[in-house]
Formats: sequence, structure tokens, C-alpha cells
Amino acid sequence: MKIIRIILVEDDKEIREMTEGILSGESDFQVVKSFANGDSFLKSWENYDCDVVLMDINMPGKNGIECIGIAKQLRPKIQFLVCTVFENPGYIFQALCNGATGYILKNNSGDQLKSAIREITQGGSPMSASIARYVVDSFASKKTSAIHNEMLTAREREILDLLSQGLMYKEIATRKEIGIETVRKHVYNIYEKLQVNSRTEAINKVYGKSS
Amino acid sequence: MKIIRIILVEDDKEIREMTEGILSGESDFQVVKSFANGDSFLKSWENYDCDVVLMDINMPGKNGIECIGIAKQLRPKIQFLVCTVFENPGYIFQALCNGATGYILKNNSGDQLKSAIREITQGGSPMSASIARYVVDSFASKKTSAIHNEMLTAREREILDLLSQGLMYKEIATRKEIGIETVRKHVYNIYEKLQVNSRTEAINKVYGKSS
DNA sequence: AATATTGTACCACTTAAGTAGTATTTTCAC
DNA sequence: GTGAAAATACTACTTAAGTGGTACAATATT
Repeated sequence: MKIIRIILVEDDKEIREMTEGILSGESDFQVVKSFANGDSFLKSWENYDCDVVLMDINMPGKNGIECIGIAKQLRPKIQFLVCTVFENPGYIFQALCNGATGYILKNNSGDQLKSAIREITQGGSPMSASIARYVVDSFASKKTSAIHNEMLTAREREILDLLSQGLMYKEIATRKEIGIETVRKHVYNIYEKLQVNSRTEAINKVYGKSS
Repeated sequence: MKIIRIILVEDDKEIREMTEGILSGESDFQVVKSFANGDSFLKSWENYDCDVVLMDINMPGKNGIECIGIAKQLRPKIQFLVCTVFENPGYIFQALCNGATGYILKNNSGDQLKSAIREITQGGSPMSASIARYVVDSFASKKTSAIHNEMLTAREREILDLLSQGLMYKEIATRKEIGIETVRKHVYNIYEKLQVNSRTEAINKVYGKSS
């Protein structure tokens, strides 16, 4: 059995020790080091080999999100699992953008924590139910774009897609095997339908700018 | 105990009947209707009250993703749980954008299917491990933008921001109270640093475009 | 069969964007 | 205060993008 080596970063002493207790009861877990705040973590975490870092967010000094941002770039293979009481969407997305691969809430049971750690080492992304819902909902908002899209014909959507990739008319013409003048006309029609008058405006209108 | 009413959409007869069997064994589940394809689902699904729609993707006629897009707009409160063999990122994001709240793979066990259905009705977003990882990774890629951003000066980032909004050089010049030639120069420098040669490329490079 | 839509194509024109230099001033760090 | 970096400004030029027509063939739609 492969041992999962874990670093703990948690400022609350009681929670930290309790977590250590929960994890050390498992034969496939090994807590190699605990840190009481982000600053001390950043100072010496690289001296400890590990697979997973269990990270609190709210801590004196550098917070957990910043720590992840810094540490993930140095060791991209290490999985960072956020464990916090904060269910705030801002924190969630920041953490994920900075390189966290999982995000669970502290009110989860010990069993859930254990399975989250196992899941994250096996290519999953454990999230508490409400967190996952926030994440998934962040995609749903982009649906509006599709509404605008319905005004466009299939061909126009294809052109718009290439347009959004930054291709020149010439390149679009080549790819679609049509004349550049035809591309020009399609684009003209697209802009008219979308009520815009430049490539960038069209992209912003359709492919959105939500987050 | 609240009964969860379920609609099944699945073209493979064997899988459909097996799923019905699994679900009907639970006292809190009730399969109110099964459809063998997207077209027949769209035709009459509104006649059946339900809480959750379990949706396959690959089907003759309209596929599951399209069905979700249409149905979710009519009844936003209903939860759509995709259940498919496809682990393709394109499908995943399309499904979520169209209104799916969960996405699980068919190789999941019956128990996992059951808990996914319960989770989705309780405000969660069940995803198979690998699916969740795809979703989470889609956020991480945006971090790279910050790296590129660091190459730019504060002023250049301001210009780039306006650029991304589709403003003309003239407008940018007015807003920043500088000459249009200066804008031109800034943009030139930005493009050089980002190694691109058009507005759209720059935007794609910095403000993401992963999916 | 008649009509509307869509995709294709061309022309002529205007405006905006991008390229590449040089030069001056401001600002910030040392 | 000197030097480096950044912001500003100008000129000159090339290329791409956008505007607004017309026209015709291939598909839908009715």
C-alpha cells in the first residue's frame, strides 16, 4: 500500500491536533509535518516531502490561498486541499485559480476528510456538496451567450468561433475553404446581428466576461 | 421521507432497465418515466412531474446536452444529472453551461448513482472524480495569465484591460488622457512582451480561454 | 411552384490596427 | 543627483478590419 504523506497547515491548535489524530489513525496516511500559520509553512515546507497539503484559509500572516499560489508553482505535483469554514464563492474561486485541487468544509466528518485525501491523490477533486454546486453554477451563467448565439446561423457561429481565436480573415477563409470576401460578409452580418462593430465586442458579447 | 421523482433518458435498453431496477429498489426513489431518446423526451417530459432527470448524452436524434439546454430553461428547478461514458472535456463544459448540475460516469457503481441523485436534490453537484478534476483544472489554467501579467507594467495592464473591452485606441486615449500615439506605443510594447500580434490574441493569452 | 433564407462571391471605399523607429519627460531607486 | 525604467509623444508606413452595396446558387419553408 502506498503511503500518502501529508502536511497540515492550520492555525487553530485544537483543530490541528484533532486532525492529526484522525489522520494518524489510518495506516495509509502519514502526517509528516504540521504548521501553525502560512508564514512558517512557506519558510520550511520544502524540507518535507509530501503528496498532499491540507490547508486552512484564515490564518495570521499569509493566508492559505496565497500560500497555495506560491507553493503550487514550486511543486506543481503536490495536491493542495483546502479545508476551511468559509463557503464564500470568492475564496473558492481564488483558491482554485491559485492551484487548489480540492475544497472541503470543516464541518465535514473525519471520514469525509479521509476519503477526500484519498480521492485527491487518485486524480479526483474532492469538494463539499455546496462547494461543488458553486463551482458548477459558475458555468451555468455562461448560458446567456447561447441565447445570443441563437440569432446566428450555424455557419456564422463557426466563423465567430474562429474569429474569437484571433485568426485573420485570410486564415479563416483558408480553413473554411471559402473566399476572404465571403468571410468579410459573414463577419459583417454577425456584427449586425450582435449589434457590435468590432471583433472584440462580439467576443465579449457572446463568449462572455462573467467571472 | 420525501420521495425523489426521477425521469430517465437513456437509449440503451439494457442500461435503462438495469438503472430502473437499481433505483426502484430504494424507497425514497420513484422513476416516474423513462425515455429511450432525446426527441421523445422533449415531446412529452413536461407531462411528468419530477425532481431529477438522469440524462444520457449520446442518443439518436437530439443529444442529452441539447435536451438539457432546452428543458432547463423551461423548468429551472429541476436538476439534470448527466450519466454517460464520455469523459471528454468538451462534453462536460457544454453540459454544465447548458444547465446540468451533476455529471457522473456510467462505470460508477449503483451505490454511487444513488448517492449522486440524493446529493443533487440536496444542493450538491455530484461529479465523478475525474470529472471534478477537469472542472477544477479549468480554473487553474487562468493562473498562468497572472504570470504573463507580471511581465507587464501597471500602465500596460490598464491599457490591456481597456483593450480587452473592445475600445478603440481613440477611446483609450481619451479615458487615460494621453495621446493616441502613446496608446499605440503601449499596445505595441504589450504585444511584444506577450509575443502576439493582435488584440484578440493578447486577450486570449492573458484573460484565459482554456476550454 | 413561389418565396425566404443562407452561403457564397465580388467591388469600392473608409477607418482602425499594427510595425518600427526616435525622442522627451517623469518617476523611482540607489 | 544620477541612472534606469517607464510613460509619453511624434512621424511614417503597411496591413487588416469594417462598411455597404450587388448578385447568384443552393436550400429550406410555405
